[in-house]
Amino acid sequence: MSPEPNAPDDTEASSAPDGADEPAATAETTELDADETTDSSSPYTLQREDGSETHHAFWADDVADRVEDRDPDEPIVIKGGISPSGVPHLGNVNEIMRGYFVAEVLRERGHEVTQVFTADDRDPLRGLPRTLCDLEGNLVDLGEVNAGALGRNLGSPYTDIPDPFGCCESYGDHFSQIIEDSAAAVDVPIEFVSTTELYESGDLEEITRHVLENRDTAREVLSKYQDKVEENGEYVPFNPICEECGKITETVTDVDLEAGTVEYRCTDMDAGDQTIEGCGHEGTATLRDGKLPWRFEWPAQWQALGVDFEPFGKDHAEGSWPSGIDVAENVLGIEPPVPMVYEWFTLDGEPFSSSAGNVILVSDVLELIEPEVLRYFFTKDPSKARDFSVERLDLLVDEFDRFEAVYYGEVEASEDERAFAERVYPLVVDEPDEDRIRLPYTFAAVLGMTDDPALREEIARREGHIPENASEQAIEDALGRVEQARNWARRTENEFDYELKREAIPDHDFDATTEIALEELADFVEEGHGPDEIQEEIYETAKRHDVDMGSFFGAGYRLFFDEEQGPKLGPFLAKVDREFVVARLRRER
RNA sequence: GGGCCGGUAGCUCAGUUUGGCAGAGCGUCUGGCUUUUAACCAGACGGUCGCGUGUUCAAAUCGCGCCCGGCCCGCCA
Repeated sequence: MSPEPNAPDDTEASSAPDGADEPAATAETTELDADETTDSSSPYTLQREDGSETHHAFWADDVADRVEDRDPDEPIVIKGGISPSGVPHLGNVNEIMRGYFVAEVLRERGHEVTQVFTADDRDPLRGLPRTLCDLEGNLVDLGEVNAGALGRNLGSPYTDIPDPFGCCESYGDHFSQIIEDSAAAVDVPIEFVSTTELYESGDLEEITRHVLENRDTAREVLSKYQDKVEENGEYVPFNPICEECGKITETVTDVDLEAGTVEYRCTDMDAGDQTIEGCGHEGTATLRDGKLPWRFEWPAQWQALGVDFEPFGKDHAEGSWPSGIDVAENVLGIEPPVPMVYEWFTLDGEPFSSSAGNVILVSDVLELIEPEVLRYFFTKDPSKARDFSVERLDLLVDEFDRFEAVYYGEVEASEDERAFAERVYPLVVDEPDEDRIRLPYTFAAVLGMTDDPALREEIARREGHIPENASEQAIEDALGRVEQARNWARRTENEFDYELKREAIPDHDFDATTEIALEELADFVEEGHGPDEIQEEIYETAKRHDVDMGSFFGAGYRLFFDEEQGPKLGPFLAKVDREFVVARLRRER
C-alpha cells in the first residue's frame, strides 16, 4: 500500500530522467543525447519537440509522420479499444475517431490502412453498473433488468455473461454492438475484434505461451510498475477462467507448457472496494481458457494484430503505456506502436458517469447534430481537455458552419484558420458540396417551433436562408437540421423550446382592455395581411388601447405558446393558418 | 508527496514547435430593419494570455519557481 518499501524500485520505475519526459521504461541512461528525436517512449506525441519535422495544420498529419517514420508493413494497422463494460459514451468515441483521422491521412498519402477496434470483452465484470442501455441507446436502470443474474456473474468475462436485454449473445456482445453501431453512425469503416475471440481462436495462444515461457522476465518487468508483483515472487502472468464457476481467477499454481496448460485455484479477487469470492475449485486450464493480465494483454494485442498506431486516454499515459513499452520490447521483443494520448471530455462540465446519469451516446448526439458536426468535434487538438456542451451545442454547430464556410472561401479568416479548414474539411465531409445549405442552428430551432414542414421552408426562404434556385435535395438536407435543433430545444428546455399550442388553448387571464385589443387584432388578421403588417398592427393595437407593449406581446405568447416570450410574433402568426390564429386570438379554441 | 497534461475575452475556442502589434465565433451593448419582444444587418465594448521571475531589442510563445484543475504513481481496464 505504502510506496515506502519499494522506494528504490519505485524511483527507478516511475521517475523520468531530469527534464526529459521519459517515464519509466528500462533504466536507460540519464543523458539522452541532447533533447529530441530519441524520446520514442513519451506518449505525448503531439507535444514532442521534433525540429526535423514540418509543422502541420492538422495533428493527424504529425501522427502520420511518426507512423511513416517506422517504415511500417502494409497494411498499416491502427487500433483502438475499450472494455464493453457498460453504456458506451461519447468519450469512448475517441478510440474510433482519433484513429480514423490518422488512418484517412495515411490513406491519402497512398498507404493501405486497416483500422481495428478491440472489444476487450474477456475482461471480468468487476461491479454492477447502475445504468445500462438497450440497443437503441435508451438508458435503463439496473433495477429494470435482471440484476440478480448480473450479480451472480461478477468476476466472469463479459462474453460469458448473458445479455440482460436478451437481444445479444452476451453482455459483452450487447455493448460491443452499440459501439459498432456508433462507428457506423459516424461513417467510420473499422474492423471489430473480440478479444475473447482472439483467445478462443488461438490467435493469442503463441504469445501467451511466450509470456509464460518467459514469466521470470515478465515478472521482473512488471514488478517495476506494480507493487503487488514481487521481483522474485510467484506471480504468473495468466488468469484462467474457472471451469467450475466461470470466473477469472488469479492464482496459478503450476504451469505445464509441454501440455499447454496451467493449474489454478479459484481464489478471491479484489475489485475496487469489494471482493469477488472464488469458489475454491482447483483445476486445469488451457492457454485459451483464460486471459493475460491487461499489462500484458495490451502489448499482446499489438503483436497479434501488428499495431502501428494507437490512441489512448490520459489514464493510460503514466501507467499502462510505460509498462506496455517495456513488455513489448523486453518480453515480447516487438516494437510498440506510435502512441497518442488524448485528453478526456466532460459533458456539460461534468465527467462522464453512467452511474450519475451523466452520459450521452452517439445515437443521442446524432439526434441533435449532423454526423459531420460530430466528426468535426474530433478534429480538435486531442491534447486539450474539452467540454461537450449540450447546453451550448449551438456554439459547436456555428463553429462547424464557419469551418465549412472558410473552406469554401465564403468568409474572411486568418491564415491558420484557412489552412486548418482546407486540410481537414475534406476529411470531415464525405462529399463536399458547395451548394449545401446550412440554416443557422438557433434559427433552425426557431423554425422547430412549428411542426409544419411547408411553413418551416417558407420562413427559411423569406429570411433568405434558402436561395431561390436551391435544389429540392439541398432544401431537404437543410431542413433536417430543424428536427435536430427542435430536439435540442426540447432536451435542454432552453429559450427555443416553444411549441405552438394548437390542440388546446393555454390557461390565461387577461384584463378587459387586453381582451378588446385582442379582438381587434383578430379582426385585422381575419382581413388577411402580410407578416410585417401584422407585426405593425400589434404595436398599433396596443397603443390604441393603451395596453402595455410588453404585456400585449406577452398575451400573444401566452395564447400561442403558453410562454412569457417567443419568436417575433407578427411574421410567425402570418404564417400559421389564418382560421386558427383568428380563433385563438378570440380565445374560442 | 512524486511524475505527466492542461490553464488565452462573460462563454466556446484558434494562436504556443519556428519569440515579432492579442485573434475568431457566440454573448453583451449601441444603432439599423418605418415605431421596446430574442430570426436579419452594421458598429462598439470586452483580455494583468493562471501568478512571479529570468533570458531577449522583443515573451501568450523559451528557462526557472509557484498556484489551480485533471490523470497516473494501489487494483482493474
